[in-house]
Amino acid sequence: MSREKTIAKLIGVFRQYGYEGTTLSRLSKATGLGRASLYHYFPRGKEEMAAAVLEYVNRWFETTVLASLRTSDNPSQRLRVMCQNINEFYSQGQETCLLNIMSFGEANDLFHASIQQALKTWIDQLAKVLVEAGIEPEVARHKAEDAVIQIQGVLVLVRAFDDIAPFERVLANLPEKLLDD
Amino acid sequence: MSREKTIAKLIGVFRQYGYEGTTLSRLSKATGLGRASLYHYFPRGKEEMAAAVLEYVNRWFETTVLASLRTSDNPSQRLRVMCQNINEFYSQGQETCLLNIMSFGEANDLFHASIQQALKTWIDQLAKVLVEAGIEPEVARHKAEDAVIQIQGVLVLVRAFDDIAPFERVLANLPEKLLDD
DNA sequence: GTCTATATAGGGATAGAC
DNA sequence: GTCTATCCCTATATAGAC
Repeated sequence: MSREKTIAKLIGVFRQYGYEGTTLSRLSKATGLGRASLYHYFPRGKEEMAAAVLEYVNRWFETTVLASLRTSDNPSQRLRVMCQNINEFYSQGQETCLLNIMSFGEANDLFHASIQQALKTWIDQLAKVLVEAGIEPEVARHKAEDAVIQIQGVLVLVRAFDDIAPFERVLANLPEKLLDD
Repeated sequence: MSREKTIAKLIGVFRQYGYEGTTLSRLSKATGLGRASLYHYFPRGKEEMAAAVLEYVNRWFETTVLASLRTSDNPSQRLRVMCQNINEFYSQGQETCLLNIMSFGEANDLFHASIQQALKTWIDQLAKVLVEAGIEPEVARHKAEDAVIQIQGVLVLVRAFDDIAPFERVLANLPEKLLDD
């Protein structure tokens, strides 16, 4: 099994249990590999696996969600496509955001810079699209923040209520909310 | 030391590390009590401590934030006071929300009902105020959800950026956003 | 590359002295 | 009520066979 394939199988464990709740047993079970085999791919153990997962997910987010903000479509259309990709990225709201769960406890110490970077990039690129749409830079920045805030917040709600309806509603309203004033 | 005082000292540990990241060593250090002493107050151990913390925090939230929604002030004023209390409750955005961090992993299995109940109560009482303010019930419910979504979301952002500015901004705009349309 | 076996530390929990 | 001492289990990590 390749390292990449292994990482893909590790993601779900970190997303569900967080860094401290993720054990080598759970990782071993998820991959079908013994503990020692995991150390073959990730010599520095759990920390390296978490870092690899975070990097993998950030790259995946970049090439799907963020890429949709850089097409030649008009701003409105780009935002709509981004929302479609967000919907897929979070499996219709059923998946947690790794950036949220990794910002607690020990994981926060280890990956704070990486988490910050990922959210900053998202906001920056969103704001850029809004500026292109004719919105004042400062307002655009706030609106971009608000978009990320709403995504993060609604994922918490969905988890608590086992109901993806709020997620769908937020995503459906997001493009017009960002462009209207 | 009383059980109540002990619970108050346990809160910070669960808020920072989450359920699985919270160890008896950390709880012992935070309270100044030995492990065995903690078992005197909480015979069922960590699980009982987490449950006690969750209940304590929910009661605290109820008597500060939610109580401000039931005064004789007009709706607009009640929402403003709620935001002030939210600001205090989360220490100007510097404290995580226990409901978020406890909705992961094993803790989610144990406390899912309690978390759901707490968020539902918050949204219900908020929606009620908005209906009093003349907003259609269905719209009021969505707006109330949006308020909670924004609080939860902005707390994630604050943690990532070590910057409470977005928290202040969201809170400042919340009352008018809820009432305007 | 994957395994079994194992080392070492820390986890949660309990017994019993004071 | 708080402590020390201890139990058992699981955690991470490593060694070395295949």
